[in-house]
Amino acid sequence: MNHQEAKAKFIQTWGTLGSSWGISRTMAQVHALLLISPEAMTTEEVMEDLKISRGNANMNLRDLIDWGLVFRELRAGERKEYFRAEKDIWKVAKQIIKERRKREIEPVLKVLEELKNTKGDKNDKQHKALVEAVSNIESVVEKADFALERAIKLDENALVGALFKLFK
Amino acid sequence: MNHQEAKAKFIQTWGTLGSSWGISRTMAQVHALLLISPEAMTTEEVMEDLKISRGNANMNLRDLIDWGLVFRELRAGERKEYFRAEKDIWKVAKQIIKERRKREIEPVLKVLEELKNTKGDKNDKQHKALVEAVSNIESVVEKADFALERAIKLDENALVGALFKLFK
DNA sequence: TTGAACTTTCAAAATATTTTGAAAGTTTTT
DNA sequence: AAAAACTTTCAAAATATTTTGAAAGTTCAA
Repeated sequence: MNHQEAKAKFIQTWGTLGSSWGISRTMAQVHALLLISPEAMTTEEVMEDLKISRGNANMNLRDLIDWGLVFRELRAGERKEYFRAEKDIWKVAKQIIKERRKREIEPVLKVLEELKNTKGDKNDKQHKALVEAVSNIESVVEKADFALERAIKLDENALVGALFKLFK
Repeated sequence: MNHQEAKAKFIQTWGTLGSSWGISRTMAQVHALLLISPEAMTTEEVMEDLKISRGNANMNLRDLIDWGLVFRELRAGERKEYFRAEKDIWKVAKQIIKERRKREIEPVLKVLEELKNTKGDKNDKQHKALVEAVSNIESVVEKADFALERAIKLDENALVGALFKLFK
């Protein structure tokens, strides 16, 4: 497998993964392309490389910026914009989780809170089951938040430890 | 908000959440319906409740069984099947993660492993960047696996602790 | 062996999502 | 002020996904 093939495979694999997780295939592909690009790329280059239209390239780059995964770069004396992806995958993962929590989980939590407070007959099995499910979901979200916090702290501590070693 | 409204809202919220995470809206809705149903339900009841066709109900129930989230229940003297969802949301979450890892992450890891081993010019910036990205992704997956393990152990310890208290 | 009571399948139809490309918008240079 | 060099928008077209429903399949009782 030469570089071109490997690159194509990486991009298409990332696209499939994104698409199975509810992210537009093309957005994931643009992200993949930028992740493995040593230099910032222009809209033109992204279009060319992925064979997509200008509108499509533009929208997806914009979305990636909104997701905090890609940054706009301007160069002195040039009018066109360059795009560079955050390369630290751990940062990328944290950012994706943060955004998805904000966009997709938090609105659900708001609804769940409302549902928990609906006045229902305490003898109504159906309603008891619903309130029970809602509370359980909330507690699992808390567990997940906690686990994520722990993972982040663990990582930070590992970093501090590594730095400390360097100077001891 | 009465029970019917709360139920409808729960189902539609769960459907939207599923759909934004790459799970078919209807499968998520069927799951939601069963999650809050104190009794096991028949295909007929699911069709009725969600206003979906027999084919659709059948396929989604089947998929939920494949995902390990719903169980088939047979009753003596009855020919039709009943479906009951796993109600322990923490178990549900673990099961979903396990399945998604198997179905969607593992195939990607296999590809990444291939990509890492492609012989590329070590002086080729492009190829170096690709291999770098691939290695980084692999290491983040490892971190995530580890974090999940830790979260599961933490939960198990909490359980043991609670039991212990009961008997001390 | 037939028929009743179910479940499963899948091609066609319906629906939802994504993509295109050209027009409109913006900013800078001449 | 006009033109050049870009970016953005969005309605229509293309594509992908989901849903339907009727036919086929299965299982069991009579």
